[in-house]
Amino acid sequence: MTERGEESGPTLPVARVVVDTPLAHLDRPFEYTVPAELDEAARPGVRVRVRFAGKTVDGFLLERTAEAEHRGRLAPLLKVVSPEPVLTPELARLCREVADHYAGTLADVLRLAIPPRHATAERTVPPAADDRPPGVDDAARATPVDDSAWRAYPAGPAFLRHLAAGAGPAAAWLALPDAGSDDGWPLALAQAVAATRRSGRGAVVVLPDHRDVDRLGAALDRVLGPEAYVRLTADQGPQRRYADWLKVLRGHVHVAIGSRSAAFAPVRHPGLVAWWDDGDDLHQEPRSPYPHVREVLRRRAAASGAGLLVGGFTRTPQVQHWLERGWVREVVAAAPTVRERAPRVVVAGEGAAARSDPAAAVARIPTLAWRTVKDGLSRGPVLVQVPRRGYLVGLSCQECRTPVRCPACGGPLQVPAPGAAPVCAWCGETDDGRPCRRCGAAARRSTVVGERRTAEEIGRAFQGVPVRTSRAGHLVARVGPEPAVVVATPGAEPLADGGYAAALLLDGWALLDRAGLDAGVETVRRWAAAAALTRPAPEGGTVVLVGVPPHGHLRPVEALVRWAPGWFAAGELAERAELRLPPVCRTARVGGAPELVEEALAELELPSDVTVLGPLPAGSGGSGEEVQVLLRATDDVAPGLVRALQALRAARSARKAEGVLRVQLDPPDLGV
DNA sequence: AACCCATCTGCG
DNA sequence: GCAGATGGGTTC
Repeated sequence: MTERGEESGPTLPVARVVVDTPLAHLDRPFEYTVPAELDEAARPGVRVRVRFAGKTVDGFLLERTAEAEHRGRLAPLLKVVSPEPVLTPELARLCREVADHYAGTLADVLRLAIPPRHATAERTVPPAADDRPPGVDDAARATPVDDSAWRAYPAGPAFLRHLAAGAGPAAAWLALPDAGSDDGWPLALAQAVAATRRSGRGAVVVLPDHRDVDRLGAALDRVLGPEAYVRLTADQGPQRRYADWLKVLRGHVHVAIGSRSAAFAPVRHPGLVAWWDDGDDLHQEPRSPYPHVREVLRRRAAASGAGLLVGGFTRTPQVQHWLERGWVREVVAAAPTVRERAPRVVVAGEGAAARSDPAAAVARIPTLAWRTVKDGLSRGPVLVQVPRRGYLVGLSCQECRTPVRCPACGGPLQVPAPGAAPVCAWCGETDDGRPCRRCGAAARRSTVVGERRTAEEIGRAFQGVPVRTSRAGHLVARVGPEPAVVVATPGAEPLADGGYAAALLLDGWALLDRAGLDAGVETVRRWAAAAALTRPAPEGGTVVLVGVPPHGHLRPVEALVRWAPGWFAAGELAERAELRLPPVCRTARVGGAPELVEEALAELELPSDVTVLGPLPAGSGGSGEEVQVLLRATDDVAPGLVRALQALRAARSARKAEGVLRVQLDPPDLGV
């Protein structure tokens, strides 16, 4: 019993609640009365149970108000599930923005942002700490920020100083190859976090997979200690996961690292939001409304004044776009430093012999590669990167490997079935056979190249040397410094103590000829990831690129040979701007059964400048019958496109439309 | 599932 | 002319 007559502020009798419903047209707060016995517990942010449309459902209490806007009877809150205010105002705002960016609903985004409740976890974590507003104290000011991992970048130390001083600098960072060393990029990120902590603010760092989370964790253990951060990854159990999340919410821990859902971690007063390897598709959430870490964190930085740091060995066109708009500053090493740290990259088959006999460069592993492996094995482990097979067959120039683009819409051309004529993956236009836009050659090629056998051959050729293989699902995390042949698929490369003495990147065109807009970007990203595990050139580190066109100036190849990821990103962006492709414009994919897509297209009230491509049979994933349409909008009309899609979803849900219509904004791999 | 409102209907 | 039925939309 609470004491009557105790003075209390004016009580706010109305609760505004986000109801957990999948119905898009009900994506707005609903008002409930607060029964006297719940008055104390019914604080903004708590989970509640309410009666909604005849059912008892979960919801989050957004705020308390004095008066209802709803003209009509209000139902009472049934229950406050837990007094924990999990939906902070910042989180509510962030999730609303993310939902609106992707034409999704708030409830959908909240499901991604807030982990399921675990009652035991709530009891084990100490009660909320007092809120301490950030500020630089004198002790922090007196000791210099440790920026040892940033001195190789002219703009690096200043970036850390700004973080430590409480400012919000934004940087696109091209990390130097580090041979997999613990003093490489993980240490740099950890030092950026530590600098941010100097300002009394917190940090969020998102990494694509849990191997990378482990590496940053190890660096943070050294720099800040294991108590100073939590890791939020999907592989923890529900209790551990919720407990760690609560430690952040309750203000006991100010640094959260983890995979994509950690982007929403409720760190108080964030001073830095950072993520590693923007191009990794794991940063894209596979559940509706398919938000990307990049967009979540960018909004977080903008709303909180936090610094922003996106790092990687390569740079995506999206980040390049930010750079060219002046949203982020470049943090890169000077050319001499790059030459010192990067491995030597050579293209096998570029010699005169290969030129006179192109098949020699293709059919077998060239002599240069054999020599490199042999020499490498005398000094340490050698990495052999082998692309997986099974990519869609793409179409590119026979001479220079430039992907052929659709004359009508700029989409990628592909061969849909063995022996079929090439068509555009977006608009269905057939190939008009025009000469290559780069080198003018008329001939095209389309290939799927066999792979694995080559790797086995190498193993057999060096009798007595151990061969290890690593691939997704069968991962080897680390190998020792002793000679070994390490065969790995892209993304599954083990770290080698001291770095690989050499790396062989096989069957380049299996990556390059992949259909889809991102084939070139993805190729450079995967090559660079393997090359970055290799020792620097001055220590003999050599990377051999095998199975790329024997001549010509293919941009991805040049990017790797020159170790010029910034140059590559700029070129890629310029080309996309010319062809009106993302990220210079926004795209949306609407997919589903043919009649559904047809109906949606008729119903959509699109701004006048939106280009409609399709409908076409949907390439992958869907069950045979599905089609998709691509909508393309320039930046100025993109908000109209998103609103139209949101309205479409609302209308469909209001009339209880049958069937599943998949709406996805900024789909990651157009054309597949 | 329950409610609200608009419109229809059957009988005076 | 109007009580009660019917139906479609909303959901606090």
